Amino acid sequence: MPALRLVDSKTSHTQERILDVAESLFMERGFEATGLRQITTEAVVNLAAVHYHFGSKEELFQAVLKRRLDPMNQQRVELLERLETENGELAVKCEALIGAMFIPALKLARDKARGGKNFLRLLGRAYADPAPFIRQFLSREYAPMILRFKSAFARTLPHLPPRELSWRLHFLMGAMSYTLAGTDVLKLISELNPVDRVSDDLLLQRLGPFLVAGLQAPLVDLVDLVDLVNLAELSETPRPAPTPSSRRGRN
Amino acid sequence: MPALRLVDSKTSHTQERILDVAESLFMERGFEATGLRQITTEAVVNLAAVHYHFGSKEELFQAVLKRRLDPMNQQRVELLERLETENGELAVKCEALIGAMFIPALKLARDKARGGKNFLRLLGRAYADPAPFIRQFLSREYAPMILRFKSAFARTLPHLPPRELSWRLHFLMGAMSYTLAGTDVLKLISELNPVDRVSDDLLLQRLGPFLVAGLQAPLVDLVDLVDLVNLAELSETPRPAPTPSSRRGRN
DNA sequence: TTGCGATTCAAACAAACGTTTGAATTTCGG
DNA sequence: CCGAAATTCAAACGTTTGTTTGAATCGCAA
Repeated sequence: MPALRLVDSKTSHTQERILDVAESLFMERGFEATGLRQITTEAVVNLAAVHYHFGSKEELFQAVLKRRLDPMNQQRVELLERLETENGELAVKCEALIGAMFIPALKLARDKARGGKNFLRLLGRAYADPAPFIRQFLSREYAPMILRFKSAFARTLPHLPPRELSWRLHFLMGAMSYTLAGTDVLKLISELNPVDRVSDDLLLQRLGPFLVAGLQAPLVDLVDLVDLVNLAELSETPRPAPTPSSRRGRN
Repeated sequence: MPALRLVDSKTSHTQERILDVAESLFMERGFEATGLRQITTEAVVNLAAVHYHFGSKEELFQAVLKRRLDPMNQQRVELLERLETENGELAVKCEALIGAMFIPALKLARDKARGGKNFLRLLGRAYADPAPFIRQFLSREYAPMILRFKSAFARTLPHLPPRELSWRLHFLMGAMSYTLAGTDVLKLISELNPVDRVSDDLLLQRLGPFLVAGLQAPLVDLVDLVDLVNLAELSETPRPAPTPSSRRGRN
């Protein structure tokens, strides 16, 4: 039967099915723990299709990330540029810069149709992954956008030394990633009085002030903490007996 | 030759060798990517020893984490209790509370003899891991200490609603974990002007003010951001042609 | 020294892994 | 409608995975 032209779509429908299922499974189980056979089976696609379309498992993983990351970071710098042209000579305020970074990620998280909130969790996992090919990929993917924002922050926080600004942006990325990734450390903090599934805009209204205040924090202080370090130095508890025995034996 | 009594130590030296090597390899490659054979070979130990002493690969992983986490969290609450008795009726200040959480982790990171800085990176990776056995383990391991600190923070920040406090502690944990884990997002932020390998105490002096300011941030504001959201809503770029073809073909 | 539990050992288990191959099939311009 | 390119397919490749087994060896009390 040679008939059956124009089934339903034009380009290789297979690629998208693979990407969708791969994204979903990578989210749930992680990169190493997800087998190609699980992906191809669930996508109703031949096993070899992955290597045909993407080349390898690693390249598939990169394609999965790239599909969502590229538009997100592109939106971020678009927002930033719009803010800058609107403000003319004036430096864009901290709150707005944070919003420009946060909102595109939020929109991605909101898109329940594809990936939804869990994609950012996959991203958070990728951040902490030691695999060189992941680190290099993320570095390549994020560098332009981050450098762009860094100079914008430097303009609106001129009193901060560049190195201090680097650190604070690091802290900012940490808090933001953790929030977006939604690793259930949150559930850990308030396991008994569980946090309501807050709306995304409300989430930004909580995170925003926290980050703005952190970025604008005074420079020095914290000298009292040296005492605390020494305090901790002295504690050095006399080993509460870690019970090296009492382990499983089979007989 | 039955001789050779008292080789060097008493209890099963094997367990420790396994734990040490496992920790090192789990740090470098992650849980899934590390094989038991790599561990046992590098530790000069029989393959079956892992199952004999620990039961399974998963239980070994938990033992690796537990060995460092238990003392760290114990130190944290010890410091907290010392601070509280010192202050009597007075609530312990934010800076001191943050220090009490940060310093034991710092001391762990400083211990280059065993694990060193990279252990916290393994921990950060575990935070983002979706594997149920890891999530349950971390929850079990952290819950008491976190609840303890939460009530301490609530005492020194009485104006914060409990729910708001939960969120801010979440942000705090995010920034702190990211910093301690040292995932090279840091290198990402300042790839050209690389951050000097800062001393640990100096690191705390940078993170501390950031977090204190964040925790004490005013409550509302950020209403201007609603405009930004709408701004982003309108952008919705008309697809810059993702070039679905131009992919590898073998012939 | 005898004997018994704790530990170590070499070997094998089935299952799953990522990747490759070469032939069948579909697609579509000329 | 033909033929070349693009795509799909079933099958097998050689490794590696975590785990199990049963015998050999060790450490030490009786």
